Amino acid sequence: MIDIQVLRDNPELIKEKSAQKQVTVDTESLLKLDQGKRELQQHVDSLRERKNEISAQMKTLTAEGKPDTALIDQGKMLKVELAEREDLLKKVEEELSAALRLVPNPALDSVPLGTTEADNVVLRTVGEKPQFDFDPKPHWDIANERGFMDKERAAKISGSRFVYLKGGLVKLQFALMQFVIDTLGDESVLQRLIDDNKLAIPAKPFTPVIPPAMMRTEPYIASARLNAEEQTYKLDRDDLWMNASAEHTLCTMYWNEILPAEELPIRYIGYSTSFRREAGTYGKDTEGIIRLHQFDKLEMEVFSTAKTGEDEHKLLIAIQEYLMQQLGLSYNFVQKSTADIGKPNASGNDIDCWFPGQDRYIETHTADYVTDYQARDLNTRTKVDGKTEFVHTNDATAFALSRILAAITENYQTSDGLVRVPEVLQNYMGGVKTI
RNA sequence: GGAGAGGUGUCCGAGUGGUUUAAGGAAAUAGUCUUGAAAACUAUCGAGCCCGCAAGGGUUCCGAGGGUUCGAAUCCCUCCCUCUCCGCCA
Repeated sequence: MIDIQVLRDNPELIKEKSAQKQVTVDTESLLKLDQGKRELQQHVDSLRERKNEISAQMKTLTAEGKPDTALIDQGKMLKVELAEREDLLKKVEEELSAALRLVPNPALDSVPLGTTEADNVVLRTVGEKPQFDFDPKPHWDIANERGFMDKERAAKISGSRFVYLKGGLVKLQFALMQFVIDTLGDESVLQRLIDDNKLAIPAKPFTPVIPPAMMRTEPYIASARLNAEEQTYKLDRDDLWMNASAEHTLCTMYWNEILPAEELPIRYIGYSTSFRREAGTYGKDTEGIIRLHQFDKLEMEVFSTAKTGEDEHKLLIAIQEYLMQQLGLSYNFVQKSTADIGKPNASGNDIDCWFPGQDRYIETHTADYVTDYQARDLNTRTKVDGKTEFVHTNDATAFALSRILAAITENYQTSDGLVRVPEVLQNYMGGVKTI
């Protein structure tokens, strides 16, 4: 949620910044709603003040043994009026916060303007595309031949976009997970990345977390990540949603809490199975394991002060690129435009990995800098020099495991239909060099 | 799922209808004392919202939401969570 104070001080800015994201914000009616709410609140406060006065008088009179029936009648009338005004205030408050939630987080000035995904900017291309002396296959051909995936039976049991993942790819996934957890727990690696990027933040390691995979409606809405119509599964009997990313149950972790400043930054590497309905994507990426209803993901989440939020964002990006380079995968590093960063994010980057078997780049990573937009609604705060302020949140993919498995399969395939294991993962695979 | 006990501020904890303006203690911060520290003493010490240039004032919050009452942390209802026992279960 945006800061209402910014809207009051500079409605034109909000209007303009929202337009950059193709969102039309009626600031006039928002401000009118806000004004009405404040007047109503003053009225309610003064009625409550009167209520407290009557109550205090009544107490004295009762103690003296001479209750005043006129005063009681006054209290009764006041009660009716107060109830009416309080109901109205509640309605107006709900209306205002619902309207405020529709206002997107203003993009940082460094974010390029755009109207479609096509306006994203490739900032750099890193790594060499592998060369083959044969026609590289898409990962599903290799995986099917090697018995690494079974989508037919998964469709029979669970429907489309599910998979039984088997054998070598499963072992590779566990190796990837170990590799990531070890890397993000290694302060010397973090320190090097911090120095290389000239960041003013500590090399505090990431704590691995397995968060809940379901969450209640209230925190999910506050997280600004609930995509109820298209993406998120709901368990109606229990008021629970299946999380669509570990990030969703991680960013909500300190809902309604004040974090001691000395505990910041808090860095987590979360592992969770992620569930997505993928409504509206019928016919897209139907083959292989690029787009599934269920996939496992390692996601980084950082809580920091406002001061270091942007540096944390840069660190997460540096980690993403380091991980990709360690795997020897070629990628485009993309600065997303205002059209594509998403409503809650102030800035965002993607990594699009090269998939030689499909002769195209596919998005495998995202890094989002959310500033205080999530924290305001989640009410996650910290104290800086005695002042309470909202924390800044950052989230970024470490590895979306199924997509990286697919990428490794395509990039590391051999002419005899095997898949070589990237060097950094071999130790986690008991020294095995191919699967 | 059944039976019972609970949920109060950073923490512990008192409070069963009206000076609760949430006691008391601990922790924390500052000061006094001290060569320094500890101890002791003194002071400060929750979070919102609204009005105000400010000083300050008003108001809300005792798990959440309703209700009763002139007045609710306190009484009633629903829900959530925690603990104990039973049942089921990886």
